[in-house]
Amino acid sequence: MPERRPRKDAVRNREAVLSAADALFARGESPEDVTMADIAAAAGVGKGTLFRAFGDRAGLLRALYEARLEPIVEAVETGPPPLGPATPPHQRVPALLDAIVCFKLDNRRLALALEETGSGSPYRAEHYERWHSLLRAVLEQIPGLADSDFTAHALLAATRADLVERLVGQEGVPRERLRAQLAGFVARVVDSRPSQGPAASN
Amino acid sequence: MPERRPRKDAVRNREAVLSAADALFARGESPEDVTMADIAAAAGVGKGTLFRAFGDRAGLLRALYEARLEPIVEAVETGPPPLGPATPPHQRVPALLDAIVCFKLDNRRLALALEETGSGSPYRAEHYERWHSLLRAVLEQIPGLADSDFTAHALLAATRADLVERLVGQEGVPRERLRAQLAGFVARVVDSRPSQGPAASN
DNA sequence: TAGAATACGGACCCCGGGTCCGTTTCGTTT
DNA sequence: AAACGAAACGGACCCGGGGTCCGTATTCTA
Repeated sequence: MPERRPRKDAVRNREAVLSAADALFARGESPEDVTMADIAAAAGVGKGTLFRAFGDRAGLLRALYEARLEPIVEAVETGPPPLGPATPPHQRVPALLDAIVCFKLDNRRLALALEETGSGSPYRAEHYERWHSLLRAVLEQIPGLADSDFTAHALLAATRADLVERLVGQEGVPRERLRAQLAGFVARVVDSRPSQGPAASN
Repeated sequence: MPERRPRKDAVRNREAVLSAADALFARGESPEDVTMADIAAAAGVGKGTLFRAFGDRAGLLRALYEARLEPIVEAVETGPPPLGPATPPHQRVPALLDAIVCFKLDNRRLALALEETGSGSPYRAEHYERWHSLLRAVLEQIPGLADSDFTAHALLAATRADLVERLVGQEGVPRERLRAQLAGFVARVVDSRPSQGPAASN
């Protein structure tokens, strides 16, 4: 019985921190000047508590992110089409990317904060692996599509938080337009036939 | 004449700092633990000097980056095909992206450091604007390609430093293979014909 | 209800970016 | 060549934020 369930105040505080952080990130401003101390204060909790519960800044961000992501993950893994596993590949790929970009639109600050924090890139985050391997697997089932591994990376790169932030936050591209553009891009990648054009030979 | 040319020791030191930083970043290790103090020490210079010359960390990185980038910029702006302005669009696009990815391959650490430092994303860096607007302009000349603005962003996203770093540094993808994969991806985007698939209507 | 186990919290440490200013070097002027 | 003002030097210093430590408070167990 090495499993000892946590104390009640521990879970209460954990909850408090999570929602406080959530609120702070949502409240405009760039994520890098939401400090750990701020979060602790907003949650009515000491810094020690905060770090014990989440390890470090990245850990907290990750926890927040995963929590928000959960419904989508579920929809993808066990839900109905067009996100669920029963969807035919050439339809599921755009659906997946649309879901991802919508998620980033709804959680801009948070996603941004996560991609900025610790190790900078999202490529260390565990959830990236999941998206990538899933997308890769689905792409693989589309005939005539080589390099599904790289293609998955490249498509995911088009949904990166800072790009979304730039387009929506700074250039003022409306949400639906961004979705449409991404959809168009994905379609060009996925639906393209070899074409007779001068194919790259090396 | 408000233009007063700088003193001799100033330029000498600037040079020293630049090459010291260059060396330090080249010397393996992740860029975030090359500190400003390290660079100053390696250049045999005080921190004050370093900050006076470049403003801040981002400024130094940018200066290094621009210096390295210069030959490529020139090749693009005034050089012969396939990079120069005389190249037909559907050939120039892959050439541009190949040049960019090669550059990032040759300057992995530096590019990484730049994209990580200050404001995180490359989207604040001035050179990104240049690449993007150029690529956008070239894409615009390709018939049947809508959303050239977004497409330019998405293609550039596929060459981002941290992605390159991951593929080459961690997954061990060889240089030529990465180039080929990128070329393939670009070709799918650029050479694709509308296809009969369900086009996005909004 | 006593005692051990666990969590709390904020003072504290560390480290890195950035600043300040007394000192030094440069270049110009007579 | 000497001297003087301007510009640059450099390292001690400041500041802010992430992360730690440990005496104290709370919760669980017997």
